[in-house]
Amino acid sequence: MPELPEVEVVCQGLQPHIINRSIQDVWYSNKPLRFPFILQEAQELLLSATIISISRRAKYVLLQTNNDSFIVVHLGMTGRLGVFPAGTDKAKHDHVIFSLDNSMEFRFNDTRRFGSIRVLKCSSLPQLEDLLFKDIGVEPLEEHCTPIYLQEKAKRKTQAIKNFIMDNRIIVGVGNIYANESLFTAKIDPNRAANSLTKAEWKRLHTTIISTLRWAIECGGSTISDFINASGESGYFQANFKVYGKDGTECSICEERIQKTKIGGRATFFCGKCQK
DNA sequence: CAAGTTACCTGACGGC
DNA sequence: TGCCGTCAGGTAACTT
Repeated sequence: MPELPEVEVVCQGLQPHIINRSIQDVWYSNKPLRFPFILQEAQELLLSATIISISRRAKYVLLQTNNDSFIVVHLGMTGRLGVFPAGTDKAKHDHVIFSLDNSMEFRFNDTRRFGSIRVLKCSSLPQLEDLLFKDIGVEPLEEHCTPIYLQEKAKRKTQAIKNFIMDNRIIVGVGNIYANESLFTAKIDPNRAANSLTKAEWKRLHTTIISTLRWAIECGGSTISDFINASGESGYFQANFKVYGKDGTECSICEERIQKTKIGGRATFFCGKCQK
């Protein structure tokens, strides 16, 4: 599920439940995740530490503690974070559980284990940025992300525009769904070479990426209020998909049928008439 | 350097 | 009922 909007919503939903809570215990399933999780290290850094902030960078959830540590979570394809009363039966793919000081447990669950949890000694967000995120691109919802920036980065790129906007060294947070949706709304053919877009097209695409992500955050945010026992139900933005998973149905703008193809091995949906 | 492919995992689904 | 192939919203590490 998780692209930028989902991660943002997860952060917002978790916030009231874990801020100012201290960690009393850490449990690990011992199943390998994308990166090794060293239980002993996590315990050394986190036992009795208090979580003081939660934020998002790209598709990472960042939890800062009052003793210069960070818990950095990536949800991969199937990762979930949730808060449960202590003693709640473990779910099938629970991998890391933090016991909090209010008889609640903060849990990471991940069926496919493409996600990760890392615990690092690090005293500030800028330092963490240096450590982990030096080579990743701009946040689409922040100032640095402009049509000019994107066009400049695309100058020598002949790859499909869809792959380009999903490349997190360029711009973060845009996964397969929102790449499809943004390109549809911008009326740009996902197969176009990245360096073939005009200035006007970059402006359109930039705008639709932002509006699509914002809209999705609002949809998610409005439906997920309770993270207790809910472990990150996905929001209702799916109801607003215009092309993703809609192959064979009528385009919402013209009467053409939405087509499905593959770009970079990923399912790609588009209207052959609207998107040029 | 850019671009394309593979690998990591589990589970759902459709065809037979 | 089960077996098999295909597919899934991510991304890092390969190869070409």
